[in-house]
This record gives sequence, C-alpha cells and structure tokens, in this order.
Amino acid sequence: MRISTKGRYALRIMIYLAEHYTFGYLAVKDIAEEEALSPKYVEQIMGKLTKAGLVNAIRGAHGGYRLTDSPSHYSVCQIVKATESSTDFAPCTNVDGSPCPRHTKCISSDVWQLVQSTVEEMLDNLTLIDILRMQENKLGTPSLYLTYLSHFKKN
Amino acid sequence: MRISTKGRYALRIMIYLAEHYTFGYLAVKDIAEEEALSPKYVEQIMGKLTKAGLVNAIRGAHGGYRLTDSPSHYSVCQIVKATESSTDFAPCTNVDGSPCPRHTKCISSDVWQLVQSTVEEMLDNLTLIDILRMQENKLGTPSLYLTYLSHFKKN
DNA sequence: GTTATTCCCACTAAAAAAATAGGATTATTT
DNA sequence: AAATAATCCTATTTTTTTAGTGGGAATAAC
Repeated sequence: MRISTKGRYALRIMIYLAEHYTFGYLAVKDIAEEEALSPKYVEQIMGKLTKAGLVNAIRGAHGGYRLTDSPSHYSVCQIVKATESSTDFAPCTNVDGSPCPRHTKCISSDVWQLVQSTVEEMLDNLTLIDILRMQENKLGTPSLYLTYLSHFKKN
Repeated sequence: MRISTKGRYALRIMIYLAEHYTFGYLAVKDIAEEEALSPKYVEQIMGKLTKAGLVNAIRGAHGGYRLTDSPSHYSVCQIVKATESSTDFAPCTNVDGSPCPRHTKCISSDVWQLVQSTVEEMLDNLTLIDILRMQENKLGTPSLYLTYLSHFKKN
C-alpha cells in the first residue's frame, strides 16, 4: 500500500513548479538538480504530467516546463492519477478485466471501494496551494509564490 | 497504490472466519477451498494472522484456526497491518531507516503522512461486524454469525 | 502408530517498479 | 547554416517486490 516513486517524485516536482510558478519555464536539468533526482527519470515523469495536461512544455534552448494553470488548480489526486500506474486499491477483476465471478456475493470488494472513494475525495480536496500553506506553516517562511501572491493581495 | 493479495486475501479469510465464528476451529483446507485460494498460500497468511494475535491456532487432527475474539473486535486496519509488507504510503527514509536528509524542509512527506493517518483512522473504525452488516445489506440475508447474534439479542 | 493438521523456512517464478540509454525532434543562439 | 540546448519517445536493463510452491518438522487426535 505504497505510492510509487513516480507518484511521490511527481508531487515533489509539482510543488517545486508551484513554488517557482512566477519564474516561467523550468528545465528538467534544474528541477532534477534541485530535487536531487535522476534527470532522465524526471524527464519521464514530466512526459506523463504533460500528457495529462498538468504542465506545458516548450522544447529547444531555454525551453522547459511550467504549470498550465496557477497552483490552486491542481489537486494531489490529479497528480497521482497522472503518474501512478495503478490507482485502485484492489483489482476485483480477472486478468482480462472482467469482474471477478464472486463479485456479487463478495463484500470485501465493497470495502476496498469504500476506502478508495474516501482517499480519492481527500486527495481531490488537497491542492498545491494548500500544500504551500502547510509548508509556510512548517518552515515559518512563505514560498516565493505565496510571497508573490501576498504582494498582489495587499492592494 | 494497491493492497497486495496477502492483505486482500487476509480480509476475505477474516470475514469468512467471522461468518463462521460459531463453528469453532476451521482448517486451512476448508478455508482455501471455500475462498478458492491456494492452501499453501492461505497457510502462510494464517501464520501472519496468528503471530499478530488475530487468530488462535490448534495443531494436529481436528485442528485449525478461529478468531481469538468476536468479530466486533477486529478492524480492517489490524488485518492489513498484520499481513501487508509495507503499510506506509511513502517511505521518507533512507535504506537504513534514517530519515531522509530533506525531511525538515520537504513538505511532501507531511502530505503523505496526512493521507496515511486519514486512511488508518478510517480502517481503524471499520470492523468485521460492520462488514457483516454491509454484507447483510447487500445480499438481503444475514450471515450465520449475525443470525446467531440476533437469536440471542431477541431475549 | 497413523493420520491430519499447523509451523517454519527456503526457494522460485513472475510481475512491477525504478532507472538508464539513445537517438529523434524542435527551438534558440551564434 | 551550424552548433547547442532542450523536450520527446520508446526500448532496455536492473532491481525489488509479489505471489506462490515445496518439503519436512512438530503436534494433537484417533
């Protein structure tokens, strides 16, 4: 019952992109260096995030990635679903995808379904901006993006 | 993010033991047959459940397993923790178990910790008796154990 | 003492996760 | 136009985990 490195790294990357949202496009090289991850692996993850529409990519020199929208628009659920290979707690299906023959009388599948829904609802309601606020709380200092925001809100 | 077969089978087995709680000790052979699982694999799982104190075992002819206590005393959380190899959503530790060096400034570990706590709390509050009631609701007929209970409660 | 069971642990096979590799494509810079 | 710096795509390899099997020892009943 563990989130894979893809999902975990993806969250870290998305948080990093959120913090530096005002910087424009950031290259894999920089993200990987800052987060101490393998650049090639980050590249792979970015591909998934791009396909899912969470980030925009620009190729060529001075290219890179940035969030397609501001940090408040991304939930942890979206990030996990975009990068994790299996998002379900229990596969109550056969290899071919058809439902397990015991499905109608088996109650344990309903239990896992219930757990799943609860987790998803929770992750759906946790956005990058929430996380940046948690971070501010933890560290005592706001991230660059929060500082930027407060600057504008103070008008 | 998936429960392994060990955890899933364990839940099914525990539900089965709950349903037949009044029957006394049940042998692996019978459990495996009823649940359509490999006897040897069930044996392994039973070992974990025994070590965790969830079931009692009696060896030798006419031996078998039964819940150490009545179904209301077991939460899904206990069952999962007893059988699943990794119970944490994210391992923010090095190989040796020491915390990740970025721990103090990394907020994503807190996110996973939060998710974890929420799930655990939920699973803690879901007991076998709750599941038997869900089952009664789904199938329209109570399990043997629920029938037994109602028999006594009607006094 | 034979039989039916749990117990224990080693082993293997298959699958999934984690990471690496290399070249194609695209855009910028010089 | 050529060199450079980036994403893109996908195949491959390595490592780890999962899933399951096997065999024999210990124990209790008959």
